[in-house]
Amino acid sequence: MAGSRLDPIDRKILAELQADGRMTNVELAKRVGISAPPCLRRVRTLEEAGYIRGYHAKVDARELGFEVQVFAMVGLQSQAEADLSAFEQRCRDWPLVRECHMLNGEVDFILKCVAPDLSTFQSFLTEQLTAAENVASVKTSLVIRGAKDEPGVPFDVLEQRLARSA
Amino acid sequence: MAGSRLDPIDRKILAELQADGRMTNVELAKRVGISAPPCLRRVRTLEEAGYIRGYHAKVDARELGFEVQVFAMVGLQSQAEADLSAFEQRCRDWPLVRECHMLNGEVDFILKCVAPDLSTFQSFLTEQLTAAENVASVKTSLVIRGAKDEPGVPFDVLEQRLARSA
DNA sequence: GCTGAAATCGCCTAACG
DNA sequence: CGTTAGGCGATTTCAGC
Repeated sequence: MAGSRLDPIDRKILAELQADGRMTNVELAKRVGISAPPCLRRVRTLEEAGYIRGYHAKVDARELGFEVQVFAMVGLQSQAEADLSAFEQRCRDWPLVRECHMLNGEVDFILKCVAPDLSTFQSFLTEQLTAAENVASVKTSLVIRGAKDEPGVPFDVLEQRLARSA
Repeated sequence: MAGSRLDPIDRKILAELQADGRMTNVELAKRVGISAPPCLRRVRTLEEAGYIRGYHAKVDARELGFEVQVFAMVGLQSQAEADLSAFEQRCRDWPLVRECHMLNGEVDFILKCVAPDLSTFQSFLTEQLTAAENVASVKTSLVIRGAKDEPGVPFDVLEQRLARSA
């Protein structure tokens, strides 16, 4: 299984940095039970190996003036690989689209979008997304309220799993 | 509008920390064009005002052994506020559920879930989610591949908007 | 009120055992 | 992986705009 190339200290490092990405290295070292220099070496290794894809401040979208969050389900006319890739590239170019995932089932993609207000989103929806080449159908759902928004993965589930298979 | 209580330097700070949450304060100060002490004070103020909700390392779920990502659309039997809140609380308690958003339209909630493998997710789906009180329907879609996953908000959209209204 | 400058303190990060 | 040590950043203090 992937993840077993990491020892318990590496996993603890990842869990701690997922919970607080701005923690100092000495604090991190203290928490994982080693001294600072090897801790920093591990962090660099984890970054270079791709386990850590970056560090980001989580900003409050609503407080910043992005009042609208929308999930959009998109169906395409052609599911040929070239057409799928072309649509994905468009999503990467649209700043209002924050996430784009290809799905199984009847709908082809789910998009998470954010916008300052409804009219901005509706302009994007009608003039860009629905109007884009190869787009067959778009169904949107407004987020009424957010109940949970945890970044990353549940490390405790991983630990339980590793303990069971040991 | 919210966001206009922030001056251009504050917005630049937020944008920079969203892009790189581990940037040192002196580097941040250099980028936004002020010296380090006032820059640090602004960051603390933004944190306390709730504009910054935290800092998180973005870990690679698949490389860590979480091979399965699923979006689940959940319909409830009762949409009374007490029942909505009860379901939201359940979602907060389930570690496999990373996000839970209440939606308008026919479906009540969308959940983003992550799991080490399909059987773990299916156990959760049948034994926990579908079996939970007040849950009327659950439709799940597996993520085949991810095309875009940008955290946060598009600051350039915000700046364009502010420039237009000035 | 704000910023910037200086000084102290603590952390980062090499090199070596 | 730990220890040491030198340089740099973080953070407080204080003065100036």
